[in-house]
Amino acid sequence: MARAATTADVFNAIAEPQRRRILTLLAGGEQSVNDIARSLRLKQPQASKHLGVLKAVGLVNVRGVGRSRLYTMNARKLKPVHDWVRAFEKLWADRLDRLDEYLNELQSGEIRDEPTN
Amino acid sequence: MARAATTADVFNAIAEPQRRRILTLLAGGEQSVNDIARSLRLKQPQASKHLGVLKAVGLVNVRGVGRSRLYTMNARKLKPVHDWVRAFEKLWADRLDRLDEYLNELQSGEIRDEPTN
DNA sequence: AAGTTATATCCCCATATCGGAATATTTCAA
DNA sequence: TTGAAATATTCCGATATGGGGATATAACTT
Repeated sequence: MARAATTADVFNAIAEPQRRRILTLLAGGEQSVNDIARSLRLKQPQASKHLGVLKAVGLVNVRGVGRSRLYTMNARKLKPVHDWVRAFEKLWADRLDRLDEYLNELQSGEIRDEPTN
Repeated sequence: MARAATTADVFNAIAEPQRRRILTLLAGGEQSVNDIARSLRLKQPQASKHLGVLKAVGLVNVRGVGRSRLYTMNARKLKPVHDWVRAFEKLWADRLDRLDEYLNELQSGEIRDEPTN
């Protein structure tokens, strides 16, 4: 088997940085393909393709108006991701775990000045 | 350019279902490769490979004990994902948006009995 | 030293990617 | 009808994937 298609699920769809940028932009409201492409400095075909992937997994909805296609975000589809990640939140929330992680990183010698993220 | 490497960042690393299963398992505590492989019914090499990816993005830490290698989760690395997704939470949290989404789906004719997720 | 257990690594391969570039399609305008 | 504007689609190519299978490496045991 090869890597799962980007359209396989939301997790794969949002693995792409450009697509995350598109979603962030759309969170601000409906946008046409050209608007998106210009805002994010993407070429029109790439914008269309990324939107196609997002549409395939249901993260966006389209509405045709004249010759424009207006895309809207369907944020709800991110809920599974939110739920999955949130389950781990407690593991980094308290101080004991931060100390623990700090020690781990110290030990693996990967302490630089990078954000802990 | 091709698709970004799975080791490019956490978003790509967790796009793989098996790797998410591994993380979920590790959230319960330290586990050896064999334990993980057996628990998740993976073959040892695949388990090692997936752990390699998770290690590469810092989602897990390793500790060698005898001939075993014990993996621990480093949940903190999920924070960027959590933060990114959480920013959209308000978009699906209130009822108005649910109604809006419902209408959108109705209009695109994709209403079946699938979970809204 | 020889055998065994626990992991990691290597090779193979079918598959999908993402960007670029060109072109097709749809819709409005003159 | 002809042209232009807005999108979508197609073909290309380099690249990494993930599972299978075999094997290498490391560490403990007797």
